[in-house]
Amino acid sequence: MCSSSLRTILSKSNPVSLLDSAASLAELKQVHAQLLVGGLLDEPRLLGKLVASLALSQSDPGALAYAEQVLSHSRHDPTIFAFNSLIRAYSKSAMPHQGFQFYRRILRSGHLPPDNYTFTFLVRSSAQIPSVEAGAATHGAALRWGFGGDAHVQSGLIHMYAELGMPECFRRVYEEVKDPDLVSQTAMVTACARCGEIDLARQLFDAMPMRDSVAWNAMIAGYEHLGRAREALRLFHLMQLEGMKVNEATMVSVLSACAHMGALDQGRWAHVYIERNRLYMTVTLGTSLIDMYAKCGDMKRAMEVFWTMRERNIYTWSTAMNGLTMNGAGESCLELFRLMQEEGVLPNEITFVSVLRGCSVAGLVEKGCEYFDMMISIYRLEPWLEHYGCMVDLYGRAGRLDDALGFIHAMPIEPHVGAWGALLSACRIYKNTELGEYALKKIVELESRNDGAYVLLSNIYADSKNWDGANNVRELMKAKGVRKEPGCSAIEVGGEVHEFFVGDKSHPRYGEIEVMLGEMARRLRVAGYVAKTNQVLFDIEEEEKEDALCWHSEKLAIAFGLISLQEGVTIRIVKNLRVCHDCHDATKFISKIFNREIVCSPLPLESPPQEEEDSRDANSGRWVQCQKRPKSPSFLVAPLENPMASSSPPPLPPE
DNA sequence: GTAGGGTTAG
Repeated sequence: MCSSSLRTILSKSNPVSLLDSAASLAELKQVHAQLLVGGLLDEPRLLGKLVASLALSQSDPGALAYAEQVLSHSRHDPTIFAFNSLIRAYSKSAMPHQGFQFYRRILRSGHLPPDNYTFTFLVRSSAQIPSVEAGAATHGAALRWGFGGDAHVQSGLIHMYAELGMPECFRRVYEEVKDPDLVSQTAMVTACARCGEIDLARQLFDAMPMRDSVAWNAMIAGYEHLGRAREALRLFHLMQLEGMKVNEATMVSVLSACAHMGALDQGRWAHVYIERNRLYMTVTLGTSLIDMYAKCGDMKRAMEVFWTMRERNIYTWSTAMNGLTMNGAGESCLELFRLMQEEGVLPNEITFVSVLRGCSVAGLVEKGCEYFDMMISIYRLEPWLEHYGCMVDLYGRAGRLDDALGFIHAMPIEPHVGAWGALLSACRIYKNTELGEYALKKIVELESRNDGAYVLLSNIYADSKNWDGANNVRELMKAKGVRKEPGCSAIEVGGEVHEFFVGDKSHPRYGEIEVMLGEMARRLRVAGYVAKTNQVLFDIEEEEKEDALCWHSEKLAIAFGLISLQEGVTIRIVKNLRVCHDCHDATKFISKIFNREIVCSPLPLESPPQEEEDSRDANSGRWVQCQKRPKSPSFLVAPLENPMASSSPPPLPPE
């Protein structure tokens, strides 16, 4: 067939629609070949369209590189549209900086001025990197080329400066916006929230003459990111009252808020809401669901969601793996990692944090070492401080304190508080006072006001009944003005989260709670439970110690759960500090005695671990301390004994 | 023919 007749056929079949309908890289390559043979690539518009179709094709990661080749080999100068398409594609990719080489080529061409689109995409790239140098250069160039007043460029700049943590800069940009509209106002709400100015963000939000779903989502997410989960949920409620359309992004923030509060009922409600409103179950939304269930201690449901998802990305796998380790199921986490590898999903640094923690939780030291090596040599990932902390924890928990210390000394980077904290934590478990003192010294050098570290060391002294040592630590804390974070347990009842602090009598139903506490103590005694009082920090009478243990925040929350939740409903507690040994054991007993499933929900295992060491009475000066973390994998304190326990209560509306 | 604001894991 001569090329002229092919050209006729191609022109008749409309090359643009051919490009639009090509779904895969292979099909795009075919169209490319046809255009080439037909001589149609001499047409700048068609060349641009081909480059754009390839660059923005999501089907194949190689398509973008192919787009670049097409552009490089073209006999004619590409249009600005073609260049913009490449910059745009890179701005959305994992290599946003690559877009700048095309900007340089645009300038080198000498006759092709960049336009408003060019700068919009470059601004997005700078925000993605994120780089102050690139950002400032892009902003400067946009001003020089006369696009500083472009609305798209400006809102992009607001977003970019927020990413770079430069509030003065985004404020200045916003001041220069001629007529702030919905988009630039929303960008400001997000920017303020991101830089911690949440109240200012709310003022801006309240003052907006018009608000769409994106604006609402921005405000809700702003609260959520700053840990103000209750306000996020309150705003979500308001959003519904205003008849605003809720979408996937809204629900992702809502689920995140439920996860942070450990509010399983509200999380379940959100799940039902998603299904009833037929919101599209995107990978992101599914992943948020898994995270919510995992952080609320319902790992079974989390895995149900995981297995029913049609698509899973690295976030999905890492979230599930993290949930399993958080819930004490280290071996399951490693099993999931194996499946992930089988499916050809490439792990990243965050995945390996879960893998190493999984090994730590499961006590698999050698395996952990293998994974650490694998991460570097096979996956070519540079270990982060977190990974080193995990390794110290891995050795430490297994009682290999010398190896843990050796590992710290061999670290190629300066050991951080996390690494020393993991060592200190291990010293606590294995009662090594000397090494514990050394670890604390190192921690204090790095961070003089680390309350968790002081508490750990005083607990180590207490283990050996060294009251002088414990006292000294306490005096030292006083002298340095270091205050221990108080233990706080939360329980959700009737869609509302109730918080209890140590020795907290402020709850409206405290009278009933106190009665139940007495009942719990009585039945525990009858059942033969002996409180772990040998570890109590100060030398007080046995009976008093036992009494003091009753006041731990988790016990208060359990008592409240027992009086306020229907029989058969699981009692779920979320705690800020690690559950103490006595409470862990007592909870097992209580679960049996009261025939209740009790789940004490984990917080992510942190390095250094924050350990409970409660004050019975803030003024009495008598401390009751608690012991090492529960042995894995028993974070699910009680087994499912009650068949009613798995039937979920009807979903409740938030608030 | 392209564009600006909101969403996931440690």
